Amino acid sequence: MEKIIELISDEMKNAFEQAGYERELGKVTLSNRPDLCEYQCNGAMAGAKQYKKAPIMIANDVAAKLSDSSIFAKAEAVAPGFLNLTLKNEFVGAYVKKMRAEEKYGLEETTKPAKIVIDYGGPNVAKPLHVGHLRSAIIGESVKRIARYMGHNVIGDIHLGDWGQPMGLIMNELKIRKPDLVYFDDNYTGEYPAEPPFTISELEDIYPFASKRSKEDEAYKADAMACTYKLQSGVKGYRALWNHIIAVSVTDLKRNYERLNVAFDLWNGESAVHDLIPGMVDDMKKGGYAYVSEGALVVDVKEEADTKEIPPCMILKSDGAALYNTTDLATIMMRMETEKPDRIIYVVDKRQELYFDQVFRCARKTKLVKDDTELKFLGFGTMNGKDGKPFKTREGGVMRLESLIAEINEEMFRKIKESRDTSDDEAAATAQVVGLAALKYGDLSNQAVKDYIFDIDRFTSSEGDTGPYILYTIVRIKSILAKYRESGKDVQAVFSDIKAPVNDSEKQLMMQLARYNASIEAACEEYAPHKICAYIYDLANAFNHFYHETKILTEEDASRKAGWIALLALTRDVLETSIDLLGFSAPDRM
RNA sequence: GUCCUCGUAGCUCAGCUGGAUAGAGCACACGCCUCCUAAGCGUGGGGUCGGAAGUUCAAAUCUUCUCGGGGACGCCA
Repeated sequence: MEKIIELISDEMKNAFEQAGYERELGKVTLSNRPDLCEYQCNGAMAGAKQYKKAPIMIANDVAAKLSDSSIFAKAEAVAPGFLNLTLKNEFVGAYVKKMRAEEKYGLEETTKPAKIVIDYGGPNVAKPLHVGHLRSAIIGESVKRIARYMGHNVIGDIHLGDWGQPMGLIMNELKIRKPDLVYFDDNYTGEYPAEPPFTISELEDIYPFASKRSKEDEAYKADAMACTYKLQSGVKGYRALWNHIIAVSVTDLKRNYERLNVAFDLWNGESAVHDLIPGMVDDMKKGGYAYVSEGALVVDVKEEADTKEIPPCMILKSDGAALYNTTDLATIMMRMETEKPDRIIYVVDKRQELYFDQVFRCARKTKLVKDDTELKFLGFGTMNGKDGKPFKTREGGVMRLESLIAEINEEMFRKIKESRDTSDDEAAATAQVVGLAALKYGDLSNQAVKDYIFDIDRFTSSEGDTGPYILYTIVRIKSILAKYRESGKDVQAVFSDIKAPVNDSEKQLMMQLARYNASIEAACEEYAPHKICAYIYDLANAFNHFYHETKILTEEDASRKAGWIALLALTRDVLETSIDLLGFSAPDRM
């Protein structure tokens, strides 16, 4: 359905037109002086010059046309030329009642559905997830859900790091630790075992060990590189072993991402495009795009309009080896063939902006993508500790994601036990749900591009702009609805009983609900989950204010009570749908 | 050196397609549970929006310069 701001603007534009002024001057915005009015229009001042008239005269002319408006209870012209607007209660009530009847509470899906691939997550196999992987997962997941909700066809691709030097390091070290494995026997011709010859914890132990040693030991490093080569050139045993590494690692990654309520549609890795690289490189040479510079194969990506130096995009290193640019470009090529996306969004650290700019330009220049394929870089800032520096453990190391989550859950558990008498089991289960909300809301409520400070005390607090506060509000509503049901009434029966508001806090709540479709749409267009956070925070505030002023269950007027129950149910639905778009959920009790 | 980005209350952040007294939260000081979860609600103090100039009837918002933090700048990603 049409956004409430548009209905209001249309009414105002009509008035401008009727009064003999340009229609577009009637644009209405949310009031920045809530003490004076609910919405405002500044068009009279913008039009003063054009019509050579004092703004207040224009405003008066327009206000006169609105005296019998079905939308405005009050439309007054105020010096120097503001039009201050107050909505009719009936109008607000009717709008919200209509929202209730719609599947997506008044949100209209996009009229131009696009096929979108979102590249996020980006973990490496055989390495545990750490806090550096957190933002990509959280933001990417939310952006994916929002776009999908808006009606786009969205594919989430994890883009696994599963192919380069790390694989050789692991295999080489494995060869040293378990030399008798059949995978290393070049003369072995039988079937390889189905069971992997290692566990995930062994794997996670091997990589850092091998990585460290390779930096100190040249011969060791050479052996590892030989292993990488054997893998990449398709030696059977190495391929089989590699499959085990991937399988064990992916199982573990899936478990960890699941805990974060993050899910990918595609688990492709760099390995998936390995075979495409030679052909792609050939095409770039044949097309006259790629040439040798300083020993390396590069494609120029400078453009006329550039104000800065853009170095060429490197396709092959001077030793002939592929690098990340190569796999990223080949991945674009593969996606264009298989998914045929209209848009590819990369949710990665903002420091990679220049790098991706080069890759995008190169992809465009070499015709890997169509002219109208949109390549979007969605960069995010660093998660910092309280000292403003990149987040570290107390010992100064990189914190594992599991540890971070455990720490939050512990804190949540403590808070639950403090405030309520519940069993340890229930408290632990609730702590997980609320903890995830604390973590994700803490991240998403900031603009993605900015660095932010991770503060466990602040994020887990139920005071202020936090996940737990939002969840607490939902739980309160659920509790009232549950009690209503217990009294033998049916919430569903009063589903659409919403009426015009009878007091100010109810009206405020309704007007906030009415902004739902505009908020979600803006969040989608701008890839800005933080706008949803801001919206639901305002909504939760509006509800809690209403809650304190209104005794709902003890209301004697049955019709009025039914209207409130319907309003509460709508508020709950809007809040729960919104947090689902952010990637977390609410418990029934907390 | 070049380019990008950020600088708003003691702290953490909104607002930035220009509009009336710059908003939240935390912290601080008060007040509110015979009543639907007080993990809540309300009241109060606190800011020359880093600085300067310009455009405009109107600038936190646009332009230029400047200071400060962070970042990027061909064989890492």
